[in-house]
Amino acid sequence: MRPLFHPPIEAVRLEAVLHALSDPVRVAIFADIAGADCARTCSAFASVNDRQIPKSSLSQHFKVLREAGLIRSERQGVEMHNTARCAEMEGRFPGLVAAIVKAHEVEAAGRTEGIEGLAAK
Amino acid sequence: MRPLFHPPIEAVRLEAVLHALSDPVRVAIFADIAGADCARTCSAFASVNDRQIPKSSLSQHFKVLREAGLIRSERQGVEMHNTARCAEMEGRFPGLVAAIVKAHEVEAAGRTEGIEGLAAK
DNA sequence: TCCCATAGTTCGGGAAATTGGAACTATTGA
DNA sequence: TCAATAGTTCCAATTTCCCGAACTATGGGA
Repeated sequence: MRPLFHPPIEAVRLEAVLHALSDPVRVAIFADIAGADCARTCSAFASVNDRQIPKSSLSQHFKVLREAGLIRSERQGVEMHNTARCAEMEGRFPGLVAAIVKAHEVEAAGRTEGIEGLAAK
Repeated sequence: MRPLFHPPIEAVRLEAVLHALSDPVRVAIFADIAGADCARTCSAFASVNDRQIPKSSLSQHFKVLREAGLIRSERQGVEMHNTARCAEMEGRFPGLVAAIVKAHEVEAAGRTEGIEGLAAK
């Protein structure tokens, strides 16, 4: 297994970041990792937004996030510890990650309201 | 020709916005429109980043930006006037569009430096 | 040491999205 | 009415995405 590739922060491309986060499963994963105070494993996301994600797909999703420069993945025994590279990203593209994570929360909140609104009928 | 569809601002999806702007041609187009003080036509972008864009592709790109909620397109005689929906987007996802446009500028500046650095050798 | 379980990666083929040339539509002006 | 201009739609070739199956790596036991 080739060692995981992490781009140096100055090589991070906006295009790759936006592409990585333009997938609903990946933003959800990233928002969770970015909001967590400790590293998260891949298998922690076997289900995202009440949907089962096959592990081959999960692996791909983590690869996309990693190669976009959004997360750092380190093997810790049998599992993988993933952390967000928020501080570095903030240096490269100020405000970007924060705005996206916030936007993701806005949308999630809107969805919950929708459900409540529906349930209230 | 069916009338152009513009999503109401509250229906705008983060996923669609990020996907729309994850293409180098589309961010460049959007950044230009967002920075312009008057409407821009599609044909103004026959070439983007020194690359020729066929008009069928351009038409698709504008459609993606429009359906993501990022721009408004209105026919004005024989041409199409495109304007950015920045204020509305700011209300829906505060700071998002501004951070992306800024990040795009950061990258463009980095590229220019690179060229200058190369030329200086 | 050998085997098993766990965590993730890689491979490969079918499905879906993107690209761009050619043909088409809409609007204006002569 | 005809020609010119500005975009759109169609479609086929290419590319990318998704996920099941097979594989690799690490850490325990027996």
